Amino acid sequence: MAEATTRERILGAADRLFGSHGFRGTSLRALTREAGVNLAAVHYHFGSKHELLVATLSRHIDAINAARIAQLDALEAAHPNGDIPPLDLLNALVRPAFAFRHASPENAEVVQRLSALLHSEPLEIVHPLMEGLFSRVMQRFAAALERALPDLEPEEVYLRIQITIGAMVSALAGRHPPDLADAPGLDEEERIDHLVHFLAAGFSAKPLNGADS
Amino acid sequence: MAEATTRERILGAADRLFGSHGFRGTSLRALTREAGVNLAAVHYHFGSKHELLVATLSRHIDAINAARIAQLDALEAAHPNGDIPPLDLLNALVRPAFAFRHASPENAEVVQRLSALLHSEPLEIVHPLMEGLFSRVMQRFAAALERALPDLEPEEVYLRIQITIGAMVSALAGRHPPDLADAPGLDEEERIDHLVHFLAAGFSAKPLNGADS
DNA sequence: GTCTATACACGGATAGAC
DNA sequence: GTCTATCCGTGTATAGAC
Repeated sequence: MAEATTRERILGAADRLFGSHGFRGTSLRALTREAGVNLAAVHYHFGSKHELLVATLSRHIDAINAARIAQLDALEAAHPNGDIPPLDLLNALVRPAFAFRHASPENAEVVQRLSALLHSEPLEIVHPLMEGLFSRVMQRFAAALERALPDLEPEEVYLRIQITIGAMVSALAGRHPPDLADAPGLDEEERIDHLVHFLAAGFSAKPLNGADS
Repeated sequence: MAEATTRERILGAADRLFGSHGFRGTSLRALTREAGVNLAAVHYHFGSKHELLVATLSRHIDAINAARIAQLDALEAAHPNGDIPPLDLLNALVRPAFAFRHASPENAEVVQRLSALLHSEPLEIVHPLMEGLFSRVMQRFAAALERALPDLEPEEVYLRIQITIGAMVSALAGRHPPDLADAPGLDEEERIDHLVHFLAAGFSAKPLNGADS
């Protein structure tokens, strides 16, 4: 386990420490000590602490997105005429993120901190970054959802996808509002079922048209 | 405008600089220079940079929550028997946040950075903080929604509120996913209408019951 | 009670030797 | 590619003036 390229050792330590102590709570000195490499190696291989985090997140997010695309491909193959049930599309979009989190518990927190870091940076920096990570996946799903819901204007489909993403990240991040009562009640699996159920109902709502042509 | 107590000058500068440059991007030295006060004044009045942000956010969030409570009071007064339409409850919950943002454009970004900062801190710190800021409001709305949707288990109501909050913050923060196409299309007002419409449909979905007693 | 000046320890970053 | 030494900005703490 001690044998690995310097770059990989850094990425491994980043997974562990960013996940457990957060981004701000992890100093490069502690990280490089954990990795058994020199302090300056981070800057040589990644350029900055920030870009190291981006690289860390990209690894995981790319894996999640690959699973999404795979499921979408399977759905489109199973429905050659294009009428994929919206519920199936939502499952393909939402569940890979939770599956990943469940598969690799220590890396789960890394993903959780994504939105935090991104939102704490200026929008001019964040936006192109998200673009690079997500745009291809989202455009695939947008196209599929437009076909599945032909009554909706494209703008409305886009907006509903944004709402879906927001609800999903907040569910991924854990409880957003304070614990309403103790209410454990639902385990993770049930929570996902309910989430997708809720989103499917919202997505299937009839169009809300003002004065449109 | 230059006349104000030191504490107020600091809070004003915090609104401007946290809003425009973010939390991490604002040093206490820049902030105190903008405010025209001494560096140590922040520590004296607030204890730390972190607590200064908490104070800044609390000011705004408390105002938003007061508006929510006022609207909920009005709804409950208008429906003494307790059957408030869920759509009305969602409007009372969601719209004050956007109204505030629209009223005070430069402070809008301050609120946007809330979740960012909170999520970048350890959960043990974040959780009690959110508890103090939101729990009273959320419990009021949870109770009202439980009465309005008696078919749902309380746990399911709680979960749907969490989903709602997540969708709302992401909508408040701007586009979460990359700009799907250029798609301006919808202005802010329409986006809010669509958001509430979507959430109302999700909230009114029939219960999703597994094997329950 | 308030505010100022100053000191400290730590962070990320960089230059340059090897 | 790797490492050492160093720089400068940062949040924080404190001693003491008003």
